[in-house]
Formats: sequence, C-alpha cells, structure tokens
Amino acid sequence: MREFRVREILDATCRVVAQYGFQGATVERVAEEAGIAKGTVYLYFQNKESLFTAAVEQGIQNFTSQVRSQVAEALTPIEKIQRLIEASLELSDTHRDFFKTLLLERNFLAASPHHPEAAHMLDLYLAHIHFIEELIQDGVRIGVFRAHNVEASAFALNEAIRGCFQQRALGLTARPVTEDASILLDIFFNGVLNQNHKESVS
Amino acid sequence: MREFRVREILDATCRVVAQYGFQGATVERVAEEAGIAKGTVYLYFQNKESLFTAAVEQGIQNFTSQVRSQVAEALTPIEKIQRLIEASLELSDTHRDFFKTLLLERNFLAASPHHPEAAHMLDLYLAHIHFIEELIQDGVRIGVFRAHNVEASAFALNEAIRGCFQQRALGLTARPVTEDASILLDIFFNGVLNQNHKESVS
DNA sequence: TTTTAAGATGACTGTATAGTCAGTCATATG
DNA sequence: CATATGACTGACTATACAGTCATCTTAAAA
Repeated sequence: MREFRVREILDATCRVVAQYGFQGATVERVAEEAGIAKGTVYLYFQNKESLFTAAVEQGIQNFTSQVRSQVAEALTPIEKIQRLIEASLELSDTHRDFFKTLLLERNFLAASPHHPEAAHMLDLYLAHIHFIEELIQDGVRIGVFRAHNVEASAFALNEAIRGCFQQRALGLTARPVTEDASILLDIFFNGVLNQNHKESVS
Repeated sequence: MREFRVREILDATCRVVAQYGFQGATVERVAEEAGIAKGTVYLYFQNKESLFTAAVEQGIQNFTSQVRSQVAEALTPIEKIQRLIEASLELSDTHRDFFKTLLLERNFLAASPHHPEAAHMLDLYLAHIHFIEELIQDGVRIGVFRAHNVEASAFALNEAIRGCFQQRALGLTARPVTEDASILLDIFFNGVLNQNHKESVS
C-alpha cells in the first residue's frame, strides 16, 4: 500500500527528471505526473531533496543490479568484461533520457557537501567501481590480463563507458550499441599501440 | 577598462562557482566576491545565464589552449599523447575546485536544450575531442598506433582522463599526478591483455 | 565654478516554487 | 446513525533570488 505509493511517486519523479531535467523538475510536476496532489508527495517524502535523492538512488541501483546479473551469466573474465560493457551501454540506452539528465546535468556526487544522502550515493558509485575492479583482478589472477594498477583501470573503463554513452546520448554517433561495445572492448584489451612497431614505451 | 571589468567579474564568478557550486552561486555572491554591487554586474552581462555561460567558457578555453600549447612542444605522437594526459591532469588539479564543480555538478552540455549558448559550449567540447582525435590519427598514419576507430578512442581517452581527475578530486587517491598520468598512458597504449597469453579476442 | 554624463549603487519588485495545514472525502467501527 | 481514522487535497505562506531603476558619485568638459 504505502510501498506502492512510494514506487509510483519515484517512477513519476524519474519520468519528470528525464523529460525536464533537474532544473525544471518541480514537486508540483512530479505530483501531476503521478496523478496526485502536491501535498500527498509530502506524506511520503520529507522534502524535495530526499525525494529526488531516492529517485536517483533507485535508478542507479536498478542499473547496477541488472548489470551484475548480466555479468554473472558469463564465465571467463574476458567474457565478463564484455558483458559489462554491453549491458552498461544497452541499459543506459534503454533509459536514455533519464541517464542523459543524470550524467550530464547534475552528477549525484555533487549534492551539498557533508550531506548524508550524497555520501550514500557516492558509496553506490564506488561499489560499482569496486565490482569492475574485481572482474579485472580475477583476470590478472588467472593471467589473461597483465599485472597493472587495477583500481585505476577500473575507473578508466567505467568512465570510458560513460563517455561512450555520452557520445551516443548527444547524437554524435549512430553506431549500433554492440559495435560501440566491441570498439571499447578492443581498446581496453589491446590498447592503441601497434605491436609490430617494437618500441616499448616506459 | 570595460574589458578589465568583464575579466574581473568572470574571475569572481569562477571563484564563487568553485566555492559554492552552481547551486549556491548567486549573482549577489558574485558581486560581493568582485567587490561591486549587484546592479553593476548587469551593466556588463545581460543576465545570470550569460554570465555563468561566459565564465565557464572562459574556464574551458583557458584549459584547452594551455593543453594545446603543452602538446605542441612534443614531437612524436606518442609524446604528444603523453603531454596531453599530463597537462590535462595537472591543469585540472591546479583549478581543482572549479573543475570539480564543472565536471561533477552541472555539465555544460546540459543547459536548456536548443539554447544557443549551450550549443557553443558543445562546440568547444567537440573541438577538444577532435584535437585528441587528430593526435591519435597522426600516430596511426605513421604506424606507431594500429588502425582502429579513432573517433571512439579519442572519446574514450578524454573520458578516462576525466575519470582519473574525478577520482583525484573526490580524494580517492593520493598518487602524484605524474604517476596517474603514466598509468593512464600505459593502459591506453598497451591495453590490459597479457600478450603472452596468445588467445586473440575478436 | 557649474554642467554633464558615465559608472556604480542597493533598496525594491516580481516570480517561482518549496513546504504547510485547515479542511474534504471515504471507509471502518461502535 | 454517529463518530473516528487516515489518506488526500490545493489554496496559502514564506523565502530566495533574478532583474530593475531612481539615485548617488565622480571626474572631465565647459
């Protein structure tokens, strides 16, 4: 009952954010989108801040949990990384408008400093990075990936994926998602150096 | 004279943005920071939007032009990419708070859609990507980099650099800038695959 | 010394919207 | 039927801030 209303309002919030951006997303509009009165929103959420925080958190958690379950189906580290990239691009493409707003307009990491809710979102983000880190670490352990700074490569990979989505969301490329995924994978695995040119770079 | 005032106000704007974020950056505060009255700001800028747009533009142009001049000093494509990464990380570290706000809070790409000023900032961003693209393309031409989708790798590299800065700005690493730069360079050039394991991945 | 004008000011106005709360409605209970 | 309970409403209040403009300051021109 209560659970249901909360979901309903959060979903409406996501839709409003996707359509109007954070700037134009007012509580009034959320209420309208959910088909209820503004006052009702405040029966379920303390204030605007916690409403939007909760909506974004829900969006992120949806994303990460779906990515994880996709990755879990793969067996080898190489396949897992492949799944990670594909699933990330596909999912963000499915909820394109929401993620576009989320990534381009107001990053969740920026909410008022020392705000406890912001700290929780940072945790979600770091947990996702850590997840990627472990996938790579597994590969290093087995020997398919070379020894290197895994924390840094996890960050780099995550942001490269984000950049790829950004490129797509801005309409700068019309490549199918799978093609973008294989390009990213190729660069991440093999780098851009021509191996025939045997000048090693420190 | 007029030129001078404009500069002064823009610099104050950058400082306010760095300190309070875009959320808390009011025209009042900018005026206070610049040591003038609020009305004076409106003698030099039409409205808040164009003031902040101009400030961000100035910040970005400073950044890209300094990166370009650093890169220009290097001779080979490999060295140029190295300079690109080092200069990007160093510069964003110098103006850490400003870039932190810029990258984490409100990406310039997100301003109200169909807004002409936003389009110009998108151009600045794309010009920078294009610059990176050409550096890589030169390497491919010479043969030090292998043939691949250069547009995509330029995007990926740029965002990986951004991610690295983000990691630093959030206080998640205490590595010196040069070390971060060499890690990034290594991953971008060589990838993470262990070349002794000769399983090629399509 | 007076006049003029450009530059600067900050109190004021208008507006958007977050958050409130007295009141309505519907359903359950005695 | 009367009373109670709780979900819901939307007009209202409070506030923050963008943008204005009548007024002041200052310095050069007459």
